[in-house]
Amino acid sequence: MNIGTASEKSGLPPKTIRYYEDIGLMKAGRAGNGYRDYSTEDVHRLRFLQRSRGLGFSVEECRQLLSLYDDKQRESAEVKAIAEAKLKEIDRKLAELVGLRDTLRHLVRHCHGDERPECPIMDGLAGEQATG
Amino acid sequence: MNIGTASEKSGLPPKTIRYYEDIGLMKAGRAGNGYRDYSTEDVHRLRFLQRSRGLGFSVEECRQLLSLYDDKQRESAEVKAIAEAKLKEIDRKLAELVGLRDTLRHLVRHCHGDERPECPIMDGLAGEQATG
DNA sequence: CCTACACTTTCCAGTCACTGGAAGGTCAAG
DNA sequence: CTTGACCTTCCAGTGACTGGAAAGTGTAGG
Repeated sequence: MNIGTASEKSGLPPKTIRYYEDIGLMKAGRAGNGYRDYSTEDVHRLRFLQRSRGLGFSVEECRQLLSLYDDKQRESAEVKAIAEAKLKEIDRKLAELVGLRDTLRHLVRHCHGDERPECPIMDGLAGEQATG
Repeated sequence: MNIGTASEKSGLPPKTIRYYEDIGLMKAGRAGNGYRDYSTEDVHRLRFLQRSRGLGFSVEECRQLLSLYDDKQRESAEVKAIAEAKLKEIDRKLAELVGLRDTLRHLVRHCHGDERPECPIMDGLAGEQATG
């Protein structure tokens, strides 16, 4: 399939897909006419990249995540270590996202824009501690 | 408090904090010596920025999120609309993050690097649909 | 007082991850 | 065989930092 179709199916712009190829993150095959050719599996990977990039993982981290699929021959221990580190990171991100949602929900419910001098949220905002 | 302390407490590098001031995202007061001076509330905002940036929200989106706190005088409807749109986005991100975690967990459990020809995950990987 | 050193300031250049646009090739429809 | 949507490469620009220079500040020790 051509890059346009892969773009639609993955949610990544063609420009970005080409860029990922440039930096060696995601290489596609080529058809006889020189066009890039994407398989269903390629689209899965692009989707995966689209997701993880959108969730704040760097390109290097995404490279590691992708390597979990691509380097099946590698040491089981190494692959598992990377995967488990990433799982921890994801759990941390999940907790942060839940915290952000709670903050915002609280805001919507209690600070309804009726010109109070101070919003009760400001005090407890993100007060979970930073360096902990 | 000085920028260094605010940096430690917020988790954002001083460079980034200054950059946020440059682009008008987060302005701090100044002490007599010309040093930036951060209040506890300022640190809360920085923490908030640190979180939301790390979760894939753009600076412009963060500006909107912050405006929910800063522009208490604004139309209640407008503030609520922004907040609710952001809440939806956060819920979407949460779902994606859960999906990513499940994919990775599945990988760790079922593809333990023992040189199988094909990983059973590849088929179901990110198969939730893209354009839906 | 001076020195040392960590911290701060501004400014300017560089990096990462795209993103837009030009100039040109490919392909299916009419 | 033209039109137009798609593809190619290449190069420049943007958003969000990030590093480093040059200079001011603050404090502890001599």
